[in-house]
Amino acid sequence: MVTIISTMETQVSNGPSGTSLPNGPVISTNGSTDDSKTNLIVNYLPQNMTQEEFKSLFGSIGEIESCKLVRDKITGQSLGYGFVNYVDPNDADKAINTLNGLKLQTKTIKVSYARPSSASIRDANLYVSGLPKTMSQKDMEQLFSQYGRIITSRILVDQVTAGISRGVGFIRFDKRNEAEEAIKGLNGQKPLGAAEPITVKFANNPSQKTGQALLTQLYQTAARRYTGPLHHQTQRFRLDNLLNASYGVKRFSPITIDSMTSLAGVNLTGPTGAGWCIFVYNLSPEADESVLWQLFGPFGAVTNVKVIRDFTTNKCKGFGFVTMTNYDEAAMAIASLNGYRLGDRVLQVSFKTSKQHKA
DNA sequence: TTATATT
Repeated sequence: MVTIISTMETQVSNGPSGTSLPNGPVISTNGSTDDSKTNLIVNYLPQNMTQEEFKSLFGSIGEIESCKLVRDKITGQSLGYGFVNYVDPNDADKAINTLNGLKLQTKTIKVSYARPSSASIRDANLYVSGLPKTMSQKDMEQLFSQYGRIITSRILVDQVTAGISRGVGFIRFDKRNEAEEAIKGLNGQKPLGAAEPITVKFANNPSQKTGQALLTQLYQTAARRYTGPLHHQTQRFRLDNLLNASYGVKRFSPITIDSMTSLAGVNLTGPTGAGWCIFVYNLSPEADESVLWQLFGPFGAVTNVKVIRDFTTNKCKGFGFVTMTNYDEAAMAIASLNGYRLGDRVLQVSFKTSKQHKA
């Protein structure tokens, strides 16, 4: 049995349309707002990220005019993408520069300008199978690019065999008619040198799921909810892998979840409405909110982060706070990140206590 | 042998 653990993908950045204009909202002659330089689409969001977390993350960059995490109309499940419209085009640019590529849990988010919404860009996603195993993503893009502008392409790979192609992929075109032309031109055709013809068809659309698939999804969601926590040993193993994969920093002075749990009972502020507040000490003067999202995001639902800055210099005063929804995830984050070496600093991470609250 | 990008 083949397990799909990863894919390889090339991402085309959407540029804001039109020529560069002065900052601030641009009002066109017909009275509508031109949001091409302020409106962003965010893809590959973790499944469990909420609207609040989404807003908090992107609000750390600058003032948001509006934002929306897109959900399935029927199940209410996140579709893994959302939109953020900033007030200032400079903040949109800053969000792309600082948050694109951010690792949150198992995902690497993509932040890019949203194309103007229109019916012509919907259902432009193709499923391709029967690709030669030797065909790279670049090869596949080259083959399809004659039919239009490619927004994303992806070849599914099998990680247990170190990223060998499964011969299956996706191509998203800018326009649906480009996708239609690609089907006409390439379905059933042999790519040059290939032994077998490829199949090219429209990809399944998540909003067009069958009743059966919806039931399966609901069942799986419910089943996950009732699954107890993994054995500690397993959790640590997984977390270390996650961290080693995510960051180029070495673990320092690991402590166990059990020692944290005993510590946790005594001195806690406790869950205050939003969740569990975590105190992070020994951040560098240059630290910003994104580093806290990067550190804590992989452990679970983070609702808010805050870097405490000096009022006059605007430099970090060496500490910050992170709010996490679930106790278990917060405890795991603390257990793994306390003593963590970030650059040349060793972090001190703990639940926020009433004593620290006064200080 | 289909993962998720247009509110």
